[in-house]
Amino acid sequence: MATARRVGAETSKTRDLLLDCVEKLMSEQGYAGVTYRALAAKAGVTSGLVQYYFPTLDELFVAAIRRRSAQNLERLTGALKASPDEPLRVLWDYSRAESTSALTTEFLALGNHRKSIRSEIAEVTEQVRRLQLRALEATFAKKKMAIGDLSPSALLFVLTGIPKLIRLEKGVGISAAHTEVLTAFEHYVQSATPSARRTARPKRAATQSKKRTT
Amino acid sequence: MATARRVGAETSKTRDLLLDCVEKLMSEQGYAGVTYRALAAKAGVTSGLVQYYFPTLDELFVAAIRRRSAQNLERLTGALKASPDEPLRVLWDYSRAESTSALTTEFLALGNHRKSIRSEIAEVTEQVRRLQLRALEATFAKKKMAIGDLSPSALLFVLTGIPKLIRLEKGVGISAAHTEVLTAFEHYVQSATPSARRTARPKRAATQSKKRTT
DNA sequence: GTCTATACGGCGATAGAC
DNA sequence: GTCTATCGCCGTATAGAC
Repeated sequence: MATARRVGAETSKTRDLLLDCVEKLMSEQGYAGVTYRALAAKAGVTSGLVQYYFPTLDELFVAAIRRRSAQNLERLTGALKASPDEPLRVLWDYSRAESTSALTTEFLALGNHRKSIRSEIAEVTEQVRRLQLRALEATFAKKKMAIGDLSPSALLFVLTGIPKLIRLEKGVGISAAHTEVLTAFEHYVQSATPSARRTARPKRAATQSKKRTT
Repeated sequence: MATARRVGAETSKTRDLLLDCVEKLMSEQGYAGVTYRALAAKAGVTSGLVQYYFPTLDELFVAAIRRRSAQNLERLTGALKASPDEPLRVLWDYSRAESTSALTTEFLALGNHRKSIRSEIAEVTEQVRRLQLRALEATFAKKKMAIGDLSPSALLFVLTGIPKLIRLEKGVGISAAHTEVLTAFEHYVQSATPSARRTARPKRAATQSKKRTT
């Protein structure tokens, strides 16, 4: 085997710019819209330079997943800390949020079609899930919880999965039953929230810290 | 404008063979694995011939969706007719079945990335949904049903969506909470089934008719 | 109506020059 | 760090043989 291929440094400003453009392209056109040439055009560089930082498209996607997941994890942790008594509310809002959901769902679909990305998306998903489950169990102990006697982990799966499914269907133009499902779960979350603030909830403050993992 | 492009007849045996191979390729490698050249190799013909029947890949996918959906609809209709008193059971089993789920989920992902296919997959999905909802409402009337006071259409969404979600996650190697969710819903379906046969259910007979829409 | 041959531009990826 | 040249595979289009 010959000398290893040269790769750009992870601290590069260009690299970070490229990852920004990757997210934009994915949001606009899905992962299939992410090509070396399209990305290069969007960032105003040559496609050769893109390949200098990301030798294969898989490495590009993995880098994008890693950066975005770190931000999501940070945001979730902060939100859970800010409202430690109502994890259900936090988890539900988090799962519904555009900033989480759009790219996460796209990544999930991507993982289903790119072998080398599977382990990456599986890992970050399970990491988030563990954090969520710990928060849920801390408050609700081991007891069963409303919605059809679901265990905490089962409830967690349904609660975080529903928004993903809705996004997937919306992506092809299906809208039937979506608002009904959403309001039903909204009511459930509302009713399971501590009585301290049972009245109409104020608009949540932006818990999103714009920090980057440079 | 010149003379219209010539296209193979829908009654062609070759065409049907090609669609069989499309399903195989999609199951094995996802929709990204479906290329003219790969499909031609699998079917033992030239890629030019594939294009004779399907001028663009989008038309190929639409044809595959249409054929498979017709079969699914037929199978679902038959199962509902065979057990008109327990639609919940039928819907749950139908949604979990490999033959439905694998390709349907793949089609959903496909629709999210191919504009021209969206309307097709949305249409057949909503058609199935209407049929399912009618069956559900016929038995349960308008009353709310167990699982967190969900309306029939909301319950339907959750019940049929959960298996899709699980399949999507399994596709990337995630398995956490899956069996728990599955058994929880299984118990719910079991409990909501008429008392006539509350005991352990016999293995369901193969309701799948192998008929084709030639 | 069925099928083959050939060509074109865009793609991911590699090797190497500046 | 940056960029060019090149390769083989892709979808697609077209002209024409049986």
